[in-house]
Amino acid sequence: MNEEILNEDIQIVDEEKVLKVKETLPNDELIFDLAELFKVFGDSTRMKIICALLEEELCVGDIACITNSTPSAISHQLRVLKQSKLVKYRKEGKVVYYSLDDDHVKEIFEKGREHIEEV
Amino acid sequence: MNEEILNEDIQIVDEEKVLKVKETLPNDELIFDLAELFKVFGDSTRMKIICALLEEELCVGDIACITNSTPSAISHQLRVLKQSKLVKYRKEGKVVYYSLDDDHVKEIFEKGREHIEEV
DNA sequence: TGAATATATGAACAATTATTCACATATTCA
DNA sequence: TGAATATGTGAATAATTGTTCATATATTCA
Repeated sequence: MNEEILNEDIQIVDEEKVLKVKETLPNDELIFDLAELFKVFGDSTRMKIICALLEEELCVGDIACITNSTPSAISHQLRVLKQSKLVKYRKEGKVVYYSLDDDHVKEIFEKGREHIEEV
Repeated sequence: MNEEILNEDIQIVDEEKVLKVKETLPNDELIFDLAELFKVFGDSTRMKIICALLEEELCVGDIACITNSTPSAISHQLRVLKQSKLVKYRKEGKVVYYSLDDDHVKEIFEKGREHIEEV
């Protein structure tokens, strides 16, 4: 039974601990999704967009101006943020306004800042 | 004065809003550091390591076993986690035990999970 | 309708990065 | 001391990804 769970090629120091942790580990899909989510936060341009949207609902062009980027680059990044359900948008004529989708973004941002500022 | 702050090449929709957000934006260094921090969470292997260490202090070999990876790959990734002050370690003979450095890791992890599971 | 403007998008390029492999270092113990 | 074991590390490779550029789409308004 343990042969199926444990990797035979590696010397295990504490087999009991290893089996216990293997059992309590979240499934691969959740781990993958979590990594994908944090990857979205892991880019300076997107982080800047998030910071800006923490203050105000903003349109693509104004975000580009604020972040010293181009509307095209921002549009690409907003798509990534949209796909992760971190931002939502509303259309008003030619202009598309983006805003943060829920409070998790702010909470994750704040926890990150706490860690940075504590070190 | 506004000429220095605003990017002239982009049409601004709401100048007042743009200037206000530009002023309240965190400085580039903090934004960069935050992105670098979340980048560390943005990899499946590192996320698995973090999940494992949420349960138990573990040595390199056992982490490799748990994550179906090699000690070398894990060692490389632990270096990244160490540099971000997310894990700490203690040496016991040949064996090096790693554990999470502070509660921020767990908090960031939990906030991420909340977001995933709400969608 | 047609010009002007805001945003979106596909392809290409450059840069970053995770893993592998070989090997180095450190520690134990016979 | 020397073999065995655990971990660390540098270089190379493969894969991922952010930005740019050209262009497409959508909307307004004269």
